[in-house]
Amino acid sequence: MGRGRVQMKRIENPVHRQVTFCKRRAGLLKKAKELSVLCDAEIGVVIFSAHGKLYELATKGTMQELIERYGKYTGGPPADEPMVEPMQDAKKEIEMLKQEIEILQKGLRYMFGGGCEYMSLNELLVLEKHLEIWINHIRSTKMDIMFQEIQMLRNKIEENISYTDFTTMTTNMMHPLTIANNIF
Amino acid sequence: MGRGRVQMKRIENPVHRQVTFCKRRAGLLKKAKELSVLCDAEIGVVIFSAHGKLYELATKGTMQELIERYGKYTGGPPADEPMVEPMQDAKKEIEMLKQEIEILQKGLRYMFGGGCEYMSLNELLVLEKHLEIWINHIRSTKMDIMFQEIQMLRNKIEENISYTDFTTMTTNMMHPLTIANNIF
DNA sequence: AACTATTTATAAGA
DNA sequence: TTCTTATAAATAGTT
Repeated sequence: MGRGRVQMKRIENPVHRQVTFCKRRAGLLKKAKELSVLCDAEIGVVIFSAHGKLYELATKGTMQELIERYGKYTGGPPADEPMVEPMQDAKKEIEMLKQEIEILQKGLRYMFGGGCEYMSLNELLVLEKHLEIWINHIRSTKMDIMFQEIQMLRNKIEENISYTDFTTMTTNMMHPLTIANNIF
Repeated sequence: MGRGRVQMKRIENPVHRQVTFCKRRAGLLKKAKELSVLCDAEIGVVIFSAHGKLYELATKGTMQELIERYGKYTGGPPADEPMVEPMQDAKKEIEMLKQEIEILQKGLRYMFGGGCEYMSLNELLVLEKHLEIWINHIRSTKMDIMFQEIQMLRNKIEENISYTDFTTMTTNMMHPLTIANNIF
């Protein structure tokens, strides 16, 4: 459209190129507006010139809204590099947790059903770990209770000492934890 | 450009509108490509039809890259928004799963009469015994599985032995349980 | 989808 | 840049 055919390749003459850029840019944006109005479409156009200057058009709402709509349409997570890694990590963690739940559920059935359900070696190992942690928790609770018991008994004895003259008692006292360690 | 002027307003006839949309959409995208090639510009076009269908063009790299460049140019970091939401979703799911695990663990504990925080020393001792029995049960099941595995492997080897003349093999064989006991 | 009469866009020149 | 104008392209209406 003009006085001569145009080769579909980069225009080498910079002046010529700049003029054509101005003209055709205006034409493109006009066409985009027209299409939007005539056919009730939402259109966004982004143009970066060779020198990096931005020209844009959004026919309905803002460009940001259009970009969000685009993101949703293309399937939510646009392949953003900063997102991919923590996202994959999170997905992995979710998988792990789901697997753990599976195992725990199996473990419950295993106990209720008297161990007749099949569990794989790996699942048994995970269940065993859970139980070991639990046992350790129980043992530490046991320890706390005994420690308190011992302290209480000592307090009672001290009350009695105030009546009797039994001063050597304190030197023979063991730390409660030492006593507990000797028991377990 | 056609046999009659066109009013710059929405075309009411749906068939007419659809045809025009197709033609002008193709034209717009062609113009965008041409401008990009002739003037060395990076151009993105996004078209949502009235019915919500997406048509797009990115003349260099991907639309995502263009959107990121746009985001940088306009100053704001829009790269955050598409990341934050699915990330928070994932974190929520992780929280949910962890809670579910908590519940399952509690469920396991209730089998033995409640959590150990409010249990007496005696009750804790009983619980510990139960758990030890359970762990032993699991370990023995683990053992069985490994025993079977070992037997299966031996059978495979024996099949091979029927071809070779390797009679001393059986005398050196350990009982699988012995092997297992050496492992654990 | 293909055809054409027109309109529109724009290349080159001023 | 902007205006002009010859001409190439796009496309509205038709088949």
